[in-house]
Amino acid sequence: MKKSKTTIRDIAGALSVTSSTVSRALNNHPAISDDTKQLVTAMARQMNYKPNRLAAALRSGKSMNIGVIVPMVERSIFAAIIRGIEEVVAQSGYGIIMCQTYDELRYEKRAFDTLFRSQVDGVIASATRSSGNIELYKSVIEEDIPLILFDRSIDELGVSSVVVDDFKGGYEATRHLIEQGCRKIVHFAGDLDIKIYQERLKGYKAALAEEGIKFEAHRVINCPSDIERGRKAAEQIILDNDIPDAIFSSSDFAALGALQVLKSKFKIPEDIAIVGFANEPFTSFVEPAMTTVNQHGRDMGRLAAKAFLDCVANRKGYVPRQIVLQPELIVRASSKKLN
Amino acid sequence: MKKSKTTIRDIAGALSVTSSTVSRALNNHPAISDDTKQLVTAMARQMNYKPNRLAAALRSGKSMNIGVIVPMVERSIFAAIIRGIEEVVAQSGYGIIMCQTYDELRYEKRAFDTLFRSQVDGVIASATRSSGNIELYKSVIEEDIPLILFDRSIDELGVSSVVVDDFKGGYEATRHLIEQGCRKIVHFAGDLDIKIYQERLKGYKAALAEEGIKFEAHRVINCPSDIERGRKAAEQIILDNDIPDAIFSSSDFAALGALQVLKSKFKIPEDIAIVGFANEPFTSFVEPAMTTVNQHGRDMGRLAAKAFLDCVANRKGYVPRQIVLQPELIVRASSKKLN
DNA sequence: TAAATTCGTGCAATCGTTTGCATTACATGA
DNA sequence: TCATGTAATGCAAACGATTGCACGAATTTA
Repeated sequence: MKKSKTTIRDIAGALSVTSSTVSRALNNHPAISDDTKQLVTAMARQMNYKPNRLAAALRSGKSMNIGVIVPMVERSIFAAIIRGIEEVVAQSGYGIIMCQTYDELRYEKRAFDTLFRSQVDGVIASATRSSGNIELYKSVIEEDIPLILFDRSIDELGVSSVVVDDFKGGYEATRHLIEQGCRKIVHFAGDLDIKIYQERLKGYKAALAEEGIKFEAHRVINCPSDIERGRKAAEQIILDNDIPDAIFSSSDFAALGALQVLKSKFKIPEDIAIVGFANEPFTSFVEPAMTTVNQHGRDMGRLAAKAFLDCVANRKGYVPRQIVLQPELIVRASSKKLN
Repeated sequence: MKKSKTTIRDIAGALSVTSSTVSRALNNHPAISDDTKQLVTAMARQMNYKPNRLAAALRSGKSMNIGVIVPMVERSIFAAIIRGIEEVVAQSGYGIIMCQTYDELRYEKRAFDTLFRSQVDGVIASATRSSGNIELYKSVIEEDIPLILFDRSIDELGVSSVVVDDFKGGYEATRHLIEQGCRKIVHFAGDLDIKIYQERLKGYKAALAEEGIKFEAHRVINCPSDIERGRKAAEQIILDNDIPDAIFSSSDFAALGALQVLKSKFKIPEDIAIVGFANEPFTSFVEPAMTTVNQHGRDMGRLAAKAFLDCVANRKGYVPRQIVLQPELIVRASSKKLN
């Protein structure tokens, strides 16, 4: 039994009306009488009608799908963001086409390709490293579809964004360490091509400055968000024989690597306190539990989604806005020297 | 500059040919001369032509998108699977529309809705609990589009699937514990509505039987994949005062919860050995590192994707196949009583 | 040299909906 | 009674690409 999918014309035929009427009835158009609507929906159900969104999308220009681009879904912050987005847009009938960039430009390109070809009605994205991809994002703007950035924004674009205050996050994390009596604080800096990592570094510097602690460049170690790199960095610290009394890592993963290496030789937090960033779930159950910074992923997602909906609602009159969430320092055992 | 998107007709006009020719040239149709193809592609680039997949999809019946349904992306196994799928299908030009079910039927329904309306060319899914949703999956089959199941299959459907041998996983994990000298082995069973958890339990029983250890029903504790529930279960064990010498948990999360609670009162693994299931990343860095079962998520994804491609390649002659991957026991400190 | 192929394109229908612009049938007001 | 208004529906043209069929020209075959 071939599936000759039922179309609105089939329904129209069965009811002796036109497909226009069926279409309007199905879309709850005001000009259609309630009686007709009843009949149509009933018949649609009976004939097991499934609307063809493609056709509708082609004609109306709205695919009712939005693209979401994240570095990678296994990072809990992004999973949380996706969930937040989904929660909100699903209400308005949008589906999500999700793409991962794995932080590589070629995948980012492919992502945009996929999205464009699917004619998404909007893109909610977290940019990868900030070079070379601006053109990609500009192309979205040229397509004249809403673009919302989250987590990692690109200021030059002047589009709406939802980010967390990374400067403040870095500042508070560092300040907390200072309050615990730390003076020789190492910072694991992320990829400084990416703005969020620059900001965290700035926050670190600002906190030091505020407390009159001299900033020492050699205490800033380049260390991507990766357990192994964190281990390497920690090993280097040990070799250097200039043992710090704290580490503020720009990522939980690097912090974890360092923790693993250092805990065998030092007491954490007594000898060396450690603070991470991102509130990955594992931070709460490593040993000792790790102090970190919560970025409110789910909220970020929700807000980004709302910004998107706003944007489509008042297309012309929409004014881009930058939403900045306050990070939340979660203090756990890995950094508590006092009390 | 309004963006009146360039269509193949525009290209055709500029080149004084018809849109048919342009279409064929762009699709590398054999009947078009190489010269023409060159001209067309050049002009397409020059005019910044972006194909409208919707239109193509509508006409050709192929959206070049496939739907992927997972319980939730933050579970690393699913993130890995998605990545595996993506790797393979991207090669053939497919995009992925990803939906999460959060293990709830209503979201599963919504997922199918989203996918159908987007006219996906196939669905690769992991089913939620096995009741109530069969109809959903049947509806996919009725639509006559390829359906591939992974991780959690539904045998009645008779479609292709890629799963890991959960029975064997349970068996090997338990056998390993027995080899370490354990006799009183508790099993944290997952939701027994879901087949994979049934299988893990069966494997557990089989290993016990093989070694002549009596199966005791009270040693099977219902415990969903959740840290908190694992803690609860462990607390109950302590209260019950019938301390086991090992726990085989059907999930890493529950195992972790138990580990957290038990390590304060018992020596792990000496007093109580612990084995989890799924090889979540955290298992390797909790303390002590946790023995677990690797499910080869990325491979599962790849294989599922290949099955899908096979299925579209020989539509009529395709014979569904069940692929069963061998799980891999990863032995770590949490279960090594010997040597 | 005529007939038969082959090659490269054009024509026009089609995919399933949406939607601007009639059109019809009444009801209302003057 | 006639113009006007309104509510409900029909007509037909899009949307942008694909594709079966036809066709003229060039090439090969007999």
